[in-house]
Amino acid sequence: MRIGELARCTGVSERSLRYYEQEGLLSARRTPGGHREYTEAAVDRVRRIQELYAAGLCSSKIAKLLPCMRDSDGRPTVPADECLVSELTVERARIDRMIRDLQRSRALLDTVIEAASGR
Amino acid sequence: MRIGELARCTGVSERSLRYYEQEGLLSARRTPGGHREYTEAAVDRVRRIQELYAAGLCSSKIAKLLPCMRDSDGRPTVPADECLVSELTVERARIDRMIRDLQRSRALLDTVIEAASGR
DNA sequence: CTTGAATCTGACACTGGCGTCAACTTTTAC
DNA sequence: GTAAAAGTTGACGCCAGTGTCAGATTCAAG
Repeated sequence: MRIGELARCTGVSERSLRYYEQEGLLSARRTPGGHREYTEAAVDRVRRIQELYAAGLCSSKIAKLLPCMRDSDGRPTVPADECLVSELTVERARIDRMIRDLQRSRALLDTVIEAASGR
Repeated sequence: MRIGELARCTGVSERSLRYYEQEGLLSARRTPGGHREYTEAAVDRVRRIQELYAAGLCSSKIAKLLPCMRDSDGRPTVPADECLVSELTVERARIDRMIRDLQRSRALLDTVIEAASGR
């Protein structure tokens, strides 16, 4: 599959896909002419990348993390080393805080919405 | 209270506080010389602003939303108009999606952390 | 072979909240 | 009155993911 199709079926722009490659998050074989050729597994991988971006992880963290995750591709899964684990633990704590904050903000919005429309 | 003290007791930089004012999120009386003078209620308000920023709302949305929220200041609470309510409903849906995504990402991290340290 | 669609690389811009520096003024303390 | 501390405005920069454009090349189809 080439970049246009991957873009279409993940909803991620071609620009972003090239950026992911540049950041070491996504690889592709090349045709003799230099065009990128993706496997089916790329679709899942792109979705996962987006998910991690959405969780506020930066490219370099994602790059280190991805090889440790089971892939729909049959790639061997590398266990995370100690350093990475401690980084991920920090990230997890940050995500937990984010979730709590979001739940509080959601409640705030709810109050305002209810006050205006409910009664 | 002046800007330095407000910054200290909210943990928000002076730069940010001035920015909030510029964006219409925070107001202050001025001394004859032009220095900002904040009431006690500003502390709560700043915290709330940070919370809403953390939830991914942009300045303009927050500016419209704040007058509709009960304030520790005795300011009258304006009910949200129809347009704002629909905007807030959209934001709320976005926040809900974010929470779900974060929970999924958290689970991913958990799996990797566990796989490396647990066994 | 030709043509049009798709892709390539590289460069520049934007967003938006905030850091940071400069030059100046006000306030506070002695 | 003088100096230090705190405040003022304005401008520029950063981050990091992405949009977008230019100019060249490759691929697929007739």
